[in-house]
Amino acid sequence: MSDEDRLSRVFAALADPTRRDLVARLTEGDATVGELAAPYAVSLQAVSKHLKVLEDAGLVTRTKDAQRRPVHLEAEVFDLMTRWIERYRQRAEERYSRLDALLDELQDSRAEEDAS
Amino acid sequence: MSDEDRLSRVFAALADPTRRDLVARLTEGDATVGELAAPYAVSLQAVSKHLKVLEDAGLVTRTKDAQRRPVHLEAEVFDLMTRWIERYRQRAEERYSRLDALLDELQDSRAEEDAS
DNA sequence: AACGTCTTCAACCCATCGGTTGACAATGCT
DNA sequence: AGCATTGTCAACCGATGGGTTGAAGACGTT
Repeated sequence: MSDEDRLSRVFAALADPTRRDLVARLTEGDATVGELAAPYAVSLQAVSKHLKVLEDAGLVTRTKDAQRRPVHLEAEVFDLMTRWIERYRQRAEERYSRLDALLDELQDSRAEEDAS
Repeated sequence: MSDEDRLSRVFAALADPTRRDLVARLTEGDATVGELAAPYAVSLQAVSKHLKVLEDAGLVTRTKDAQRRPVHLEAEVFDLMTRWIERYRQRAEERYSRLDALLDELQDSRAEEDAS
């Protein structure tokens, strides 16, 4: 799967508040589907689906422990997002500083004109 | 609008490859709808819709210049995402380091047993 | 006033999403 | 073997999302 593809899935996965909440809770430690589902009003199946989305995005892995399926957060995927965000944030900020520099120059040359 | 809400919109906005591409291009500088739409196979109206989604997410602002609507990237919203990501990445990493420490301890105590 | 340019609005289509319920698969416990 | 526990699969439903086309709005130009 391409990075583009992965990025789409990761962003889409985190667009849902319930899934963001699941990720948040998983930073506290691994948990089973039942444990994760308990706090929510929705059915267990719905949570199971959410977990599948997170898994397909690579944010989470599910192992086997008898009937249980402990869910584990894969923090590395965050890096992909961070890299994307930082790349464009940087570009944008560079552009602004160039703009600032330009405005400064403009102001300087005007000050010179005023002085002359 | 709550941060939760804003986060959902931002993540959802960036889940689409076309919209990510638009953001990327806007780091090069402001552009009109027509300019932004030109490279894509889709209709201008479709791009206009994408821009509305980006605007509602706060990633972009649109000003007025006669018939044109120059689009401008608002880099600050990236911070909201970065904060969210970093918060949970940190938590996850802290947990891993605690786990590592625990495993180290375990290994040490075993080594002691082996030695005795 | 009439026309061309740039953009949005509105209605529609189809695919996807988040949710439901019901059935079933897999495993532990007696 | 039989039952309870844990979780997934499948089919369905209403809402949303990305796309289309056609019309209209908002300007500058002549």
